[in-house]
Amino acid sequence: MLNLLGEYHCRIDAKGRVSFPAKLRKQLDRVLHDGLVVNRDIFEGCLVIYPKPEWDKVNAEMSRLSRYDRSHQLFQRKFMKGATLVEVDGSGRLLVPAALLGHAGLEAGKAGDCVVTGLGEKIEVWSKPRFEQQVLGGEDDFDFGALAEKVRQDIDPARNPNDSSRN
Amino acid sequence: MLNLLGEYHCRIDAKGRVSFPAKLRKQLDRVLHDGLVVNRDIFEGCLVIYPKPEWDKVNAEMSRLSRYDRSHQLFQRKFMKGATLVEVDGSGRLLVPAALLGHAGLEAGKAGDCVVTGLGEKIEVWSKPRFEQQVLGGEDDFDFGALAEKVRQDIDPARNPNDSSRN
DNA sequence: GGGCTACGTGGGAAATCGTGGGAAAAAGCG
DNA sequence: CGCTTTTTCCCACGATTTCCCACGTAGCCC
Repeated sequence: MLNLLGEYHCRIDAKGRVSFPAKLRKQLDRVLHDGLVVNRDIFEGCLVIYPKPEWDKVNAEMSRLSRYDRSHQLFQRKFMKGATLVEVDGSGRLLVPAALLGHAGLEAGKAGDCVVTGLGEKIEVWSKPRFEQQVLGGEDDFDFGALAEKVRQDIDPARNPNDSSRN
Repeated sequence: MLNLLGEYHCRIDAKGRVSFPAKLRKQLDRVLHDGLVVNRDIFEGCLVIYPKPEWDKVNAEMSRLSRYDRSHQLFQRKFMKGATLVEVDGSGRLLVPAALLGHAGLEAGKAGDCVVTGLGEKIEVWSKPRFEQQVLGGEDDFDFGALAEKVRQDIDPARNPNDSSRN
């Protein structure tokens, strides 16, 4: 299983190329030649990068959706829209489509600073100011303890399987 | 398995020709010479493009409908009306029938901007304004979490097979 | 501490892509 | 049957993209 780690900050140049940290490249080693899939994050104003094999899992789940169910189609569209296969160029950079840059608060055609973080099976890309505000900042009024408790219950194996009594 | 990806902004010219992005053409590579089937989306004001092999699957599903059930016939008629086999021309453009353009909010005989997105096994074509409103916009009041949960239950392998008690 | 390797950054040239227009063929009409 | 209109096909130019090379810097090893 992939276990991507680390927080790197790097630059996007005027052509929309993200210098992809060499240390992340090394972690990806085996899967990098298959390419990466970049997409907008569903909840936050940042980008998500999946190694292709990881995205294939997502795609396999999507293919089980019904063509004739409106909510399924809506879900698929909201989730997959904009997802793009990208490859690292000869100098180890990713060319991120201009349409996606906007979602991360990065102006296309203008160089800027960004933060790239490994998160297990995926990678997130933030604009530097947003990362500092939304991820690093706001820690004071944010009840991390309560969130942790909720998540703990959600992923507890003793409670989860076939448990549809929730909601 | 087909895994169409990417979001592309392109133009329809005055003749109703959609410039089909080269990157999508490359992804279709193997199936492009069989042609594509354009159709109205069932639920939304956009167009759907299926590679011919994918359309064949749709067709197979349709053939399971009953000839003697009026609602089945009605559904089939609604769904399939307007579906058209199209091919890309020498400069990589699709000639979309004028009757279908209207359904996507694109005026025939007038140039306009549109968005073409790969969605796994199919491709959607939106007019630019509609795409921004319906697909990109409305993220704030849109409860993606709830939708995801519903869909998750629908396709949950532990619940799904032969389970017709839902709905 | 010095040299070397590797990484990040920028820019430029070549190939490719998109767009428009026009000519030829087909279809429709008088 | 010939003329007009529509459609289809093809070519060419401008813009964009992609690939590649070269330089400055930083980190690492000896």
